[in-house]
Amino acid sequence: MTNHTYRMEKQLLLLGLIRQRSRHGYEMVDYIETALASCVDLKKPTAYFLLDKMTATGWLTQTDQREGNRPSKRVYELTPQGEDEFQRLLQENLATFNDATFPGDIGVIFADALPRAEALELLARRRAALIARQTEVQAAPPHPGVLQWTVEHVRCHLTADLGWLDNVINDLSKRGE
Amino acid sequence: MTNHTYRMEKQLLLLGLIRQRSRHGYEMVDYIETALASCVDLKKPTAYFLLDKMTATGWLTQTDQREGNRPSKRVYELTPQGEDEFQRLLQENLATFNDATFPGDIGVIFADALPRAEALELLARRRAALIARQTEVQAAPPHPGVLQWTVEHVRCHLTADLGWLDNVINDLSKRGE
DNA sequence: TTTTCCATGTAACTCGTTACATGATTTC
DNA sequence: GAAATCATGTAACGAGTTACATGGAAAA
Repeated sequence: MTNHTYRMEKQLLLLGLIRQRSRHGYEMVDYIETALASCVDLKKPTAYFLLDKMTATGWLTQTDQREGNRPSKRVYELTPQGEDEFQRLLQENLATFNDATFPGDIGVIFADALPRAEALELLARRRAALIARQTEVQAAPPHPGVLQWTVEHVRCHLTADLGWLDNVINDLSKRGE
Repeated sequence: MTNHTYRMEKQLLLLGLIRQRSRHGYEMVDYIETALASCVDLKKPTAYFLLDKMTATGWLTQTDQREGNRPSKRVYELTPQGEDEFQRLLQENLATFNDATFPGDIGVIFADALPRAEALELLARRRAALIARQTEVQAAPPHPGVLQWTVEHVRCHLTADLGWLDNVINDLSKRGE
């Protein structure tokens, strides 16, 4: 019964946003890409597809609204079944721990295939990108309410990652001395 | 020219393993699933597909070997072009920083849709899963050579994640007091 | 003797993306 | 008048998975 795809998270997110107040697709995608990019990566076609699907399933209702002369919006609201599904997905999401994978480790594994100086220079570039991301996060204005948690999450993982990377760089530069 | 898909990592990994010594598909998939699961998630059909593709592209050569009465193995070796491609992919991988996404944060964002006690209980389950993973990593026998870095990476991210999660649980339980 | 392991593969499917199409409206 | 923004969608493709098929050999 439980549908263990990563699509779950995206559905949960859309349902949750609509649950807060009725919204239309464009608005949600925009919000997600700016404020929630650290949580999920949800593109327009996926969003529209999921909204259509969830409407067909009976979790959402559509209403076309046109304000002034703007293009008409397709505004969504939660049905009782939608609320049930939201609760189910929320419970599962809260109780589940997702562990990450680290594709960047593959390069580290084979680093000794390169001259040490070159490997260290490339890792220095990786480090610079990490730092850039870190200052970007640090510079971001404080997010309202619970959203601050997501910022905090990114921040703490970047710190951990930097510590690990510095260890790797250190070990590599000291090897064979 | 640069092909920015996540398939890159998988190709780099296969090329790197074959570069160390000639290997066959089954062997590599087995090794990846046991020793390198924290880096990439590579399933059999994907591996066989990529090995075929890279052979067709001219990065690998195949040789069928049969030891004793065992089913014959398709053993791969790197061509000069394969070595070039390996170098290219390795350089790109080492210089690139991948930031993670946290789908588990979505639940946290909507946690106040649940009675606080229930939310806390669900997060406690998530925490338990994290701890279980942590002890599993701690209990693992020391990995040889550079592989220890990947273990260390997982370990340090689990620690960071636990710290963050405890903060969330703490904040949530203290709210409105 | 049945199950597990070794070893390779294929077909169908799901998920998600990119790139495109449409059209009005506001801003430069 | 051109470009960016608001708003919705489709078609084609890419990546990867599950489930299946095959067949021999070793272990239980």
